[in-house]
Amino acid sequence: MPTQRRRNLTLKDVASALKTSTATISNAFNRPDQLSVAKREKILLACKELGYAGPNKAAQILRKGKSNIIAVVLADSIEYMVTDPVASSFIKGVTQMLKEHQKHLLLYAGDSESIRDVIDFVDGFICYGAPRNNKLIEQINGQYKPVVTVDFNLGSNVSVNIDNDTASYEVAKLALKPNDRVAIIGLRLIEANHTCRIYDAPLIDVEHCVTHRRLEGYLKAVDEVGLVVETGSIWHTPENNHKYARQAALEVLNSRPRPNVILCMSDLIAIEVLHCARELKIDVPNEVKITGFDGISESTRVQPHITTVYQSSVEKGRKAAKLLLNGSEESCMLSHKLQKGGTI
Amino acid sequence: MPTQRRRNLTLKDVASALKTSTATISNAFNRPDQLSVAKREKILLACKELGYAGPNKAAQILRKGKSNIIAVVLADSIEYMVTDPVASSFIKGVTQMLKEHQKHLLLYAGDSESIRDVIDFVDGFICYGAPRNNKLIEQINGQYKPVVTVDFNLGSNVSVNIDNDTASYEVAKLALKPNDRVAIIGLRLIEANHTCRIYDAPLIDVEHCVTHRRLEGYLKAVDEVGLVVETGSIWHTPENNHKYARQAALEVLNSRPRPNVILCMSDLIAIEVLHCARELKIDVPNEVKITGFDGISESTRVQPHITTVYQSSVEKGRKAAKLLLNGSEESCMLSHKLQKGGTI
DNA sequence: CTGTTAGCGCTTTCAG
DNA sequence: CTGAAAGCGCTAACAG
Repeated sequence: MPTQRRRNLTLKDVASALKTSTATISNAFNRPDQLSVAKREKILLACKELGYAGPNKAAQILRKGKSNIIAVVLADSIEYMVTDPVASSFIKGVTQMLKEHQKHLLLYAGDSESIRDVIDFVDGFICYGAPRNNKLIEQINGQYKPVVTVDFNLGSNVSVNIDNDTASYEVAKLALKPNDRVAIIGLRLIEANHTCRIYDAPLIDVEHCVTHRRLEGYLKAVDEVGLVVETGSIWHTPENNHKYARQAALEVLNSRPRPNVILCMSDLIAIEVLHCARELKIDVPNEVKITGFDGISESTRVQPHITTVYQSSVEKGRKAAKLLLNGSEESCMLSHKLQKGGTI
Repeated sequence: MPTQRRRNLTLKDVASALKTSTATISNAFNRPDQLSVAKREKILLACKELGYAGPNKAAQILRKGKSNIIAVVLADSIEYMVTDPVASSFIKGVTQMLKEHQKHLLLYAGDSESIRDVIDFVDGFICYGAPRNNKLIEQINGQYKPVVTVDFNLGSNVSVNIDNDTASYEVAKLALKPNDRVAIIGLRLIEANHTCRIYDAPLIDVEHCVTHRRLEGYLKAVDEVGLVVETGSIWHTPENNHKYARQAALEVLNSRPRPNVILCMSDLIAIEVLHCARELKIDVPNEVKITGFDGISESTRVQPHITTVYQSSVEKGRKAAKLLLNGSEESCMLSHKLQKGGTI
C-alpha cells in the first residue's frame, strides 16, 4: 500500500523541512543559476524523497500571470470540429506546434455563452473561424491577451487566411464552359439550421466570412464565362457533414432542368454529390461536373478524384500557433493549389 | 476608437471606487444571497460601467481550488485522436456533458512527458485508453484529483468499459465456419511502430488493454469452431488509420494460402480491407469474409455494410464525464450490439 | 446585511 | 549565494 497523500506539500513545508527559505526552494525549481549546483541537487533530491513534485501550478499561474495554456476558440461546438476533417487537420497543426513549445490546448466552443471562464488564465487565443456567438467576438476583441484569428479578420489582430476569392474563382473557372447550368452548394451562408435553397434571405454577416468569399469567387467566374446563376440555384447547408450534404446533393441532382456543374464549398459536400450521382446513375463528369474545396485526403480516395482546391489545414494550424507564440505582428496569407481530379 | 484597458481592474479597485468592501463585491458575483438585491444590482451595474467583468479566474482557481476545467488524457497524441472517428465520437460525448455542466475541456496527449503541468489546477481527469507514456499512468494514479478511466482500468479508479472479450467473441463466432482460414488484423498489439505480422514479440502489457481482450475473444471463438490461427496470421498495426490498415490489408489479401475470414479490430481496418479486396477483384463475402469493430457510421456507408460490433462512443464519453462530475464510485460496463452487414 | 482580515501557494525584488 | 517580506487577486470565516 503506497502512502497516499491526501493533501499536497507546499513550498513552505519543504522549506521548513529543509531549514531553508521558500525563495531558495523556488529558485531550485525555476532559476537554477540563483544557487549552487550542490545545494540545488540536495534540494531536488530531498523534494523527491518528501514527495514534493514542484511548485503548485495554480499558484504559479496567479503569480506569474502565465499558464502555458492556449485556448483554441472554434467557430462552433467542439463536437462539430471533431467530426470535420478540415477542422481536425487544423487542430492537428496547432497541437504539433504547441507541443514543440510545451504549451497546452484548451478547446473552446464558439457557441459558448462567454469567454470569461478562461480569459484570465489562458495565455492567448487562436480563433478558428468567427465564433457563432457574436458576443465572444466582442469579448475577445476587447481584452489584452494575444489573439490570432484564422479564416477571418478581427479588428487589428493578427490573422491567417488563404485567398478564398481567388481559389474558388480558379476552380470554378476550370470547370465552367459556356452553356453550363450552374448550381452552388454552399456552407453556412445564412442563419438557417437546415438545408435549403437561398432566395433572398440575408447572408450571414461576418466580416470577410470564408464561405461568402468563396461565393464571390464562384460568381465572378460564372459571370466571366457569360453565365448566370439562376434564382434558386444556390443551396445552403448549415454544417459540413454527410447528412446535410446528402440532402442538398439530392435536391440539386433531382431538380429540373438539372444543373450540369455543381460547385461545392467543401470536398465533403462534393464527395457526397458524387455518391448520390452514382446512386442516381448520373455520369460524372459527362452529365454532371463537380468541384470541391479543401483538398481533404478522401477527395483522392474516391473515383474519380474530386477536382478541388487544396489548402493545408495542418500548415494553417501550425502557422496560427507559431504567430501566437512568437507574438508576431504580421498577418499571413497561405497558398492554395488547384487539384485537378476527374470530376470536371 | 474604444478605450483599450491595458490592465484589468481588480475587485479591490472596484471596492474602493464604490466605497464598499471587497467581500461585498465578491458576494455580488458569487453569493447573491449574501446581500440585498438592490445593492447587488447597483454593484453589478457599476462594475459594467467601470469595465470590470468579474473576479479574476486565475485567482479564483487558486483560492477555491477549482477551475471547472476537466482534462481528457488521450492514449496518444492529440493529432491522432482528432483523426480517429471512434475517439472523436468519444470526445463528442464528453464535451456534450461538460457543456451541460459548464465545464471546460483541456485535451492532454498521452505521449506527453508529464501531467504535472496541469495537475494542480485541473478538477479531474478522464483517461481515454491507457496513455502511451507509462509515467503518466503512475502520476495520475498517485494524486488526489478524481479520475475516470475508459477502456482500461487503473487501480481503484472508476472506469467505463465495454465487454470487449464477449463482443469480439460474438462477432467472430458469427463469421467463422469449420474449415475457414482465419487472419486477424490487430491494433497496437505490440510496441512496433509499423505494420507487421506478429510472431513472438511480447504483447504490449497494459492491464486489460482493449485490443488484447479483443484478441482473446477472437481466439476463443476460433478455438470453439475447431480452428487454429496459424503462425503469422495475426497482423499488428500501430495506429488506427487508412495508411496502416491498407498496408496490412494488402499483406493479408496477397498472402497464400489466402485467409477467407479476416477479423479486424476496427471498422476503419475492415473498410480498408473491403476496398483492397475490391481492387484485387476478390469477392466479399464469397471469397473473403470480413468483420470489423466499433460500428462507426461509415461502416454502413460502404457496400456491402460491414459486419461489426456497435459500441456507442458518444455514450461512453457522456458516461465517463457524468461519472467524473457526479463523483460517482461505481464503474460501469456499457452494452454493445452485433451489427450484421453483408461482409460475412 | 456589511466589513475586516487571514490566507490559497507561489515568485521576486531587495538587503544582507 | 541566501532569506525576509510583499504581494498576485480573490474568498470565506468571523465579528459587528
